[in-house]
Amino acid sequence: MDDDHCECESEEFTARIRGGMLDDDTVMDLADLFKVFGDSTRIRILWALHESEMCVHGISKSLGLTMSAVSHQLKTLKDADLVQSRRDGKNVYYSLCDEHVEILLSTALTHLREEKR
Amino acid sequence: MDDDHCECESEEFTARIRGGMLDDDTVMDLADLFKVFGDSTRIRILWALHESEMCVHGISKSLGLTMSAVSHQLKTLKDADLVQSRRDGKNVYYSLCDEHVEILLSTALTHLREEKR
DNA sequence: TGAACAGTTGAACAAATGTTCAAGTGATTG
DNA sequence: CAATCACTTGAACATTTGTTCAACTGTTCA
Repeated sequence: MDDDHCECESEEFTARIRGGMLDDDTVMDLADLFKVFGDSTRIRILWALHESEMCVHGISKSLGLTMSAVSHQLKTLKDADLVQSRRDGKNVYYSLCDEHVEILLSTALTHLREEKR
Repeated sequence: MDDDHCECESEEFTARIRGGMLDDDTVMDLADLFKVFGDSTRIRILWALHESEMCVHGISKSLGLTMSAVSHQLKTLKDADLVQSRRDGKNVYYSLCDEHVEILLSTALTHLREEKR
C-alpha cells in the first residue's frame, strides 16, 4: 500500500464520495435553479416582488427596464416556480411562490457580509 | 386621477420599490454568488467537499473530471469564498469555508422537492 | 368594430462561460 | 539535479444566455 498518497485518492474513499453523490438529474436541477438567481435583473425583480405583488408594467417602470426584458425574465422565473401570475383585465400580476426565495436571498446576503469581514 | 391603472404603476408605488431596492453593487454580488452555484460541476464539487476535505486529484478521480477542469472550478469557488485550501507537500487540500453552502444547497433542494408535488 | 393598452414571443446579436489542450509552477525523492 | 507527481494557468473553442427589436395575442372601452 502506498502511503505517500493522501487518503482521498484511495479507491475506498472515491467510492464513498461517488456513493454519496446526488444523482445527475438532481445536480442539473440544482444548477438550473441557481442559474435563475444568477442574474442581476432577476434578482432585482425578485427583490421588488418580495415587497408586493406587481404587474409587468409596474416592475418595468420601477426598475427602469423594457417590458420585453421583464417579460422574458418573468418567464424564466415562472418556469423555475419562483413566481406565479394571475391576470386581472389587461394586467398580469406576478408574485413570489413561496418563502424559499427569501431564504436563499437572505442566506446569500449573510454570506456576502461575512465575506467582507 | 386614472383609476384604471393598477396601484403598482403609480409614481408613489414605483418610488417605494426603488427606495427599497438593494444597491447595484449588492445586486451584482448576489448574482455573481448564485452564478457560482449555477453549474453542475461546481455543485458536484461542493457536495463532495461537504462530506470531507479533499485534494484536487481525489476530487477529479471521484467525480470523473480532468484535474484541469476541477482546478479551474476550484478557483471560481475560492474567489467566491466558498472553499478554502491548504497545501501539504505535493497536495492541495480543499474544504468548505462555512455553513452557508449547506444552507443554500438544502434550501434549493427543498424548493425542488416541493415544486414536484 | 377598431383603437389603445398590457403583455408575450421569436429571431438575431453580443457578451459571458466551461472545457480542453498545452505549457507552466512548486514540492518531493532518488 | 533530474525526474516525477500535484496542481495551476492562459488561450482557444463551442455553447449558453440576456437584451433588443418587431410582430404578435389578449383585454378593455368608446
